[in-house]
Amino acid sequence: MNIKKVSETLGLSIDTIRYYERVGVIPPVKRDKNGYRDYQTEDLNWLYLAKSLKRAGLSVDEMIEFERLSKSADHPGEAQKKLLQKSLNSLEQRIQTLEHTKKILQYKIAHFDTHIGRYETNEAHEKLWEKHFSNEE
Amino acid sequence: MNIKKVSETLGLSIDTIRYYERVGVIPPVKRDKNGYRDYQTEDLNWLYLAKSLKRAGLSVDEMIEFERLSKSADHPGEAQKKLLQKSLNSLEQRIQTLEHTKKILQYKIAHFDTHIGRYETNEAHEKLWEKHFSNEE
DNA sequence: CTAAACTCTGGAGTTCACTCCACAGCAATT
DNA sequence: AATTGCTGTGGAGTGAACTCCAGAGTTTAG
Repeated sequence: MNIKKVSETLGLSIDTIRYYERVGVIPPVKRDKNGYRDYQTEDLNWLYLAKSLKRAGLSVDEMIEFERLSKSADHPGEAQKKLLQKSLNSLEQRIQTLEHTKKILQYKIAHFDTHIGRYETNEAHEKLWEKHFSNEE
Repeated sequence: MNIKKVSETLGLSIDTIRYYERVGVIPPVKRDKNGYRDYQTEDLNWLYLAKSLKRAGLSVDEMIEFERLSKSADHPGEAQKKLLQKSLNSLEQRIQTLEHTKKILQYKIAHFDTHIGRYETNEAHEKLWEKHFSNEE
């Protein structure tokens, strides 16, 4: 599969796909006789995983580390599995944070009167503040 | 309240707080006789809201737009409420995406054997792909 | 057979959201 | 009184993650 098709299929820009290969987020892709990239199913899996990991909040550097682990001689699977598990944990944490943020927005929408910044200081609001202060990130 | 205290209380850096005021994410803050910022409860509310909106996925530009709306003459509350509602909607969408990503990670962790990239093409995996392709962002 | 459309590379440029800096005034501490 | 520490400003610098570009080869449509 050529890069244009991959781009359309996965919703990643051509530049991003090449960039990911260049920096090592995904392994090198097979080339045809002219040096054009020819993507295999495995490459699509890598790209799809990269997209998922990115959405999960991993940085490009972390994704590179993940790819690097797949090449390490000893227990490659284990190290990666750990990294995936770690990613999963922080993803769950992120979802929790967003759920909290959702509550705050719902509260703001419910208690909104003509002027922003003038929020009543009632019990529910206090609770949100409290929760906020105990909730470092 | 001085800026240092605000920074510690809200967990935003002093530079970020000043930056938010500079670009208009929050309205101008009252100054004392020396030109030092003196934060009122309302300012803290603004900053807290900014932090929440940011977590909800709004860009700085969108937050500036939100602040600007609070100054508009006609129906300021309505326009803002709409923006908050829009933010809430896309936040919910984002949470859904993350839940989906979570499923993918869980799947990867469960079906991981020694080498990355060699995923079995079984039914569950197919489903994830399917869902992926129908799930543009 | 030409033109348009696609591919390659290395490197430069862009955007976002800060973050840092230099210099200066005011405040608190020893 | 001097040192330390906080505050201010305008503007420059940073890091992440792309994104764009020039120049050159290749493939496809008319």
